[in-house]
Amino acid sequence: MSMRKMDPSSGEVWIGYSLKIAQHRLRQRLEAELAETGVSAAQNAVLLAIGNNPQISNASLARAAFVTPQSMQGMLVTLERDGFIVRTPHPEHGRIIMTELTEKGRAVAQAGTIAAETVERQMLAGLTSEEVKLLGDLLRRCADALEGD
Amino acid sequence: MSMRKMDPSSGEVWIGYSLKIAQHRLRQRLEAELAETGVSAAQNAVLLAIGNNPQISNASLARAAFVTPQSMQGMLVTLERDGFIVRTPHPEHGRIIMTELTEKGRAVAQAGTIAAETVERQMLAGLTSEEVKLLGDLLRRCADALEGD
DNA sequence: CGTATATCAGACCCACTGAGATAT
DNA sequence: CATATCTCAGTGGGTCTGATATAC
Repeated sequence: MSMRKMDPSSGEVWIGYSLKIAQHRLRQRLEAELAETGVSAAQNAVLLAIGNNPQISNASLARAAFVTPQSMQGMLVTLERDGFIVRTPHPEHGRIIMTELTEKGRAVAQAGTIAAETVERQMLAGLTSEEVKLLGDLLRRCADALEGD
Repeated sequence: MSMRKMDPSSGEVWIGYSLKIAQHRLRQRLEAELAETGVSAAQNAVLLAIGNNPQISNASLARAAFVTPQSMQGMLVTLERDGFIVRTPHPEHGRIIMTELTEKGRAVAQAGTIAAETVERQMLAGLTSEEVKLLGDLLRRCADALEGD
């Protein structure tokens, strides 16, 4: 049974669909690459963010990822349970919990960086460096245009 | 507590991150727009696909969305439970189940089309039509480059 | 027999809302 | 008091793997 494509409109372009598919495939490829490490693509992103921002709080991580603190909390609980991070209370600032990578977490983050680079390189293989730059610029402008919730 | 950004690398561009954020915000905006209809962004995409491909099978829908038949099956069960679609066995082709929109499903799909167009228009508001075309082209080339699983 | 389809069962991730406790 | 943080509890969507039954 053939179909015209998932694209809901016949004539229009529907960037949103292309965006969804590109991101969907990128995630699938990255998860395949990360299979050995035992972390998902989303977990890997959080580990990399923590690696680059030691002692970051849950609330800050949530803001950076544009999700609720509760959602990020769930991810951190899992990552701590599995030994990728440790969370210690801030010595002077009562409520804040500082998150840091364990040795295991650092190793996975390093592998995850390589995996992310590998997949990204594959995705961009057919583009010139000018086009890559342009794509990044366009995507950021799109995201900015949607900022106002 | 400030942070340098979720972007894991300092120097590089990391298109994957921009891609994720743009798609994430697009979905959030669309779900806000769809709130009245009672369907999620993903469910809306499936309804639009069915509307444009009447009597489509579960397997075909799954292929179009690049997910497993089991994943799509779960979505169809929910959509049928909620009265958006009906599924009837193919009269001559034993195993195949034909999926179609109900009246309710058609109404939601219509509203969903408008919602998707609204959000897409907002996202692309700051781009020229040339840039929109270019963005679509670049995204499709990125998706194609990731095809080989 | 081999391929395609549908479906059930189980698991997990990840996002949300709501509510509450604590610290500045 | 107001604001920010962390946390618990519940819900639901969406994806996967594995196994099974049926049809072509």
